Amino acid sequence: MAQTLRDRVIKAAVKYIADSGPDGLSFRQIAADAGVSHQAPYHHFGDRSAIFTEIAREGFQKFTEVMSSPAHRDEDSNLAVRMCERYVDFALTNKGYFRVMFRSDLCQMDESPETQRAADEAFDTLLFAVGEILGSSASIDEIRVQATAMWSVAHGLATLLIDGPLEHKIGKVSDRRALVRSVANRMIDGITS
Amino acid sequence: MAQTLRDRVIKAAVKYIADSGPDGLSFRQIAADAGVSHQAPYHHFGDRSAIFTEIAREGFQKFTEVMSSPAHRDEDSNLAVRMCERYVDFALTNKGYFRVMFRSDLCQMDESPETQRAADEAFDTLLFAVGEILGSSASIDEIRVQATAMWSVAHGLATLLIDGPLEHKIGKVSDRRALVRSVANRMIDGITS
DNA sequence: TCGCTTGACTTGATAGTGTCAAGTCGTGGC
DNA sequence: GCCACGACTTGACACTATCAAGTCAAGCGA
Repeated sequence: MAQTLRDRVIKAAVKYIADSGPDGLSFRQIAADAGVSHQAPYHHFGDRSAIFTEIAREGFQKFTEVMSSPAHRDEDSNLAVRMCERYVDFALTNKGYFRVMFRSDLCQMDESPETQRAADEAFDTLLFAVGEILGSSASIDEIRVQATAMWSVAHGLATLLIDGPLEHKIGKVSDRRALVRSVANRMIDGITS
Repeated sequence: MAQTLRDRVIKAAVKYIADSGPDGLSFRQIAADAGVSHQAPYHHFGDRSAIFTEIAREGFQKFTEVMSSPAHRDEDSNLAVRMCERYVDFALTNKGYFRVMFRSDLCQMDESPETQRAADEAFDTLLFAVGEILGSSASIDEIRVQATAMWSVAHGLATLLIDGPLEHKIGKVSDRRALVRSVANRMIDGITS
């Protein structure tokens, strides 16, 4: 069935960002590719930054879905490790979204309550998961610090793998997933002990 | 004494990136601010991406200096924690460099062996420090995984603080440095145990 | 001193960009 | 039949990077 122009524009933008990053993204090019006039996309998104804000919103929504979906019981690894793995997996399979979600210079959260809410929800999902891992004895502050710690590990790994020199450095590590798991394991030992 | 135009251009670019990110950076604006023609900067940097590559090179060089400088003996915290603190400190006080260093889409490492070498040196500094922390019994592979883990934590924290929503989320945490330390501590417990 | 190169620029032109402002055009409701 | 409205188009503007061709002073060998 027919996709709306709005959907097509977003899809093309996400694809471009995944391939080449957000910097060189051209509205005019996307419009031309879609076979519409250069101004058509602006009817759906007020200006350039609005599309990034919308992509971020969708990204956080997807992210929340992925992170809060129930785990398979037969997975053997620890819950926290699985969270890290999912985070990195999400980032790598959704580069186009991920590259935008955490760029406050690109998308103006303060002008989009929806995106702000989606981001809040994503963080709450993390908080909730960490709370479950730590158990009921942990204080709110404790949970917050631990969530930040977990978030940092996963986020650092993801960004270094996507845009950083990590892949170049550890090129010899044949199995990327194994690296993520071993790094996460080491971290989590520290967190949950 | 008189700074060269090249130096002035880099300085202006780094300042701009620190304030507003790399995206909107305009060579023409920088040239105008420096009181030279719009084409003058291109005499020193072949094209737009070349200046980013050069900024990254200087950034990695500064980074290596900071990370490899001898620690004050009177610092009470653990060596690994101090490394994390330095990393985040470096990122926050050198936003203009940091925002570019880990953006493989901006600076073309493959066309600049100097930048590549500076990045390699930076990573080697990390490897060396982790090797020292772990002691002589650790295998190379072990060190590599631990270094990646430490790098991820520090890098994740730094990027989340600079461009991400972390500041907004944990706004209530009054002392940022304390947060870094407590997060790092938790991590490091896992690493070195 | 003459001629020549070379580095550090300037000037001019071109294609591509986001964005403002004004159209057009078909569909739905009254 | 009319009108409003959403979804576009057309045209213009200022701004951008980049190519190509100048200028112009400093340095240098003959």
